Amino acid sequence: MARVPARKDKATARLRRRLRSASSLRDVAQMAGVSLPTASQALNGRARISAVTRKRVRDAARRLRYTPNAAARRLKLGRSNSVAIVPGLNMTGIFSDLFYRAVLAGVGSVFEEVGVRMLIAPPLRPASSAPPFVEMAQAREVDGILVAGVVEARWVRAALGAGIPVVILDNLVSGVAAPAVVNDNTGGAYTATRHLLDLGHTRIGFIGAAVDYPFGRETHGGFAAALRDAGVERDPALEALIPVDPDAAFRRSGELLALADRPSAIFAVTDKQALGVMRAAGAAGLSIPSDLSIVGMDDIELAATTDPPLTTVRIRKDVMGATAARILLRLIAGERTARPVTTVANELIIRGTTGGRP
Amino acid sequence: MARVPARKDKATARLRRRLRSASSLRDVAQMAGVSLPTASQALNGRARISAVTRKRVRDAARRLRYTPNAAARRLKLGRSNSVAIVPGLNMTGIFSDLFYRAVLAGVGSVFEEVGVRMLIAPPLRPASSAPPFVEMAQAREVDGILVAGVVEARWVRAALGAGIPVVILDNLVSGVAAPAVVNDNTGGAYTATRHLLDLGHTRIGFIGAAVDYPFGRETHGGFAAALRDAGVERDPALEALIPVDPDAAFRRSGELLALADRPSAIFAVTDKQALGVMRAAGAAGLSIPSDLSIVGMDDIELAATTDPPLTTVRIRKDVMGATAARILLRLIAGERTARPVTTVANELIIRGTTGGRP
DNA sequence: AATTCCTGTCAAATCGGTTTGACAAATGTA
DNA sequence: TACATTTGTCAAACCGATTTGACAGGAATT
Repeated sequence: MARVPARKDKATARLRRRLRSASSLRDVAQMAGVSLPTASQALNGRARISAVTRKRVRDAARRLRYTPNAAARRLKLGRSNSVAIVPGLNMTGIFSDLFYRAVLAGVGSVFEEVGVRMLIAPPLRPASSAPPFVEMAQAREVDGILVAGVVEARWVRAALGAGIPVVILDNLVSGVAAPAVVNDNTGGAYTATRHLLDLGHTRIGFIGAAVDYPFGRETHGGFAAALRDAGVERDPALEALIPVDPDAAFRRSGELLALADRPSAIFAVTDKQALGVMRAAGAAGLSIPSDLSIVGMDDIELAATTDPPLTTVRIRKDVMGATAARILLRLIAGERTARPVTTVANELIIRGTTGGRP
Repeated sequence: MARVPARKDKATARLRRRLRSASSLRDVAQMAGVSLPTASQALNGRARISAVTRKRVRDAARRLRYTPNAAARRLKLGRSNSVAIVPGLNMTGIFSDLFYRAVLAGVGSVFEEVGVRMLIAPPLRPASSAPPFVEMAQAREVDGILVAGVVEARWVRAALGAGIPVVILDNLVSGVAAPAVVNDNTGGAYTATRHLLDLGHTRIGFIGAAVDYPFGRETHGGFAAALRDAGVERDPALEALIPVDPDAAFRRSGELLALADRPSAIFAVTDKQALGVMRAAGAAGLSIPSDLSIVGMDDIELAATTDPPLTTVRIRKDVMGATAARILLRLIAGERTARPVTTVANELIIRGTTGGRP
């Protein structure tokens, strides 16, 4: 008697579930006339199940449109089969463009291939309390975390402390055991500058970024190294370290072009800045590339359709993203041999804005 | 005796977990000296728990850095507290720009506020087998699904059949019980055209999209309606229905501008096309807006920084996204009163490319 | 015929929580 | 003092899977 209400509850629960039309493994087992574990093993192929039973179970599963409940499987298996993608502190508002492409192209393709889900974590904000991705780690909501951009070391440590691996994309965080994947900014700037030098330019303007953070420092370093290696002396008057936006680049490069001994070529460390430089050249009545050569860096979509199309150093965001994703997968699988920093090389895309010295 | 091995297993399992440094509710209860359900209720506040016990449990939880296991909670509660974001068939490769902004700004802000996770589903591809989001629905991996763009009705039906609500963003799918949120393309085109008419233009060129899909039809309809309402006769020679890309717009608008009685204004249904029109104007030696007024539609980031800055009809993608997210949340909460289609109004942004008739 | 070895299936335990209902202790009422 | 109420805690059931180990029954071996 005591079991009757329980039975009844169970029955009504089942009915309710059927109405919501989600079939559980129990339903499959029942339809196939076997027990629940047998059904499980028949579908997963872990034990000695006879061919006829297996077929019966598979047919029942198909007929009921059975799909294993994700939460139940995760709980039992201890893995969530998903990773968090975290936009770093430097990501403007929502995801910045670089990140967007890297993540959704490169990262996405790798994770999709192996069936790992990607959770978009809320973008980081400077805050004293732990960002959501730390909680995700502690709740074992994800198996791994991919942070793109700037992130505080203590939060990375908190996530690692929960036993969840972290990979950092497009940034370096010192003092944490999280591998990083970065662009070779130094090499890219070197390549761009070298290209201009090879064309015969010696007065080369530099539209760079503030050197108080890595990107600015590295690109400036690459630029300087290329000049040094070529035996060309640097002229501080031709170097502008300014905010990364087209308007600032427009104004500042306009000043460079107004100099008595103006540069015959300009390297801008971002394509956005290069667009500003192109506008400044137009405003100064200079034609590209015959009067002024311009090289950008990034290879944004627009670069191919400017007039003339922009010569630039392509940052291979998809490769960066895919590399980071693969490293994270290896860490999740238990490997502990990841290199601390992986640098992705750039690619010079020669289009129409560069030519021989006038 | 029979229980001894079980006890031992339990103990080693606990030890292993502690080594991986994830503490469960059982650990918290033990440290607080209460039973497991008491600990649960103390933390969730569902039952009459004395203040001292509650404090003891809370302290223990804090000391152990306890975070409830996400999978366990989901399994028990039957909700995953997460939604899938699905890039539709028309999303180019990865997410197209419109979608990207709408989703990550508007959609994201709403879901973040209520603590709902966003899963990025793999982009849809034409295929005979069910796309991943259907499986997610059947596995109850998500509580709701937000599809952005084109999607086959049968897959939407499959997801709905699993009892998971679906909202469609930026597209209309007939014959399914999924609410849609779309831009008011007709009204936007009307507004843009009306703006030009108000400035005194009567020969207005139309750079539109193919009318065999909704966006093209609707924008053309809005354009035509504005002319009709103003009593201006349409001239088929001034209307170009072409692919949505800057180069096609450049070429085609160049032809319009070469006509003997060329238009004094052009409405391009996308900003990308408007950029092409601006280039064509420059190539034809026409100055903007004195010789030619131009209106675009979308308000892409670049629109504010062209020379002169582009007058355009802003598609409020963030509002679209937020609206879709809120509708989905209501459906998840069990409400069944959603309007089939929600249209989001546009906003005319008057910048520098429009002026009175020359 | 007795013994050993497979084979195929299933009962029970487990993952980590939440929730219901029972029960004991403390308090209030008659 | 006897009884009704309230209060605080916990045992047990449950969510939906996976996995271990036990147990029949049939085949192979001695």
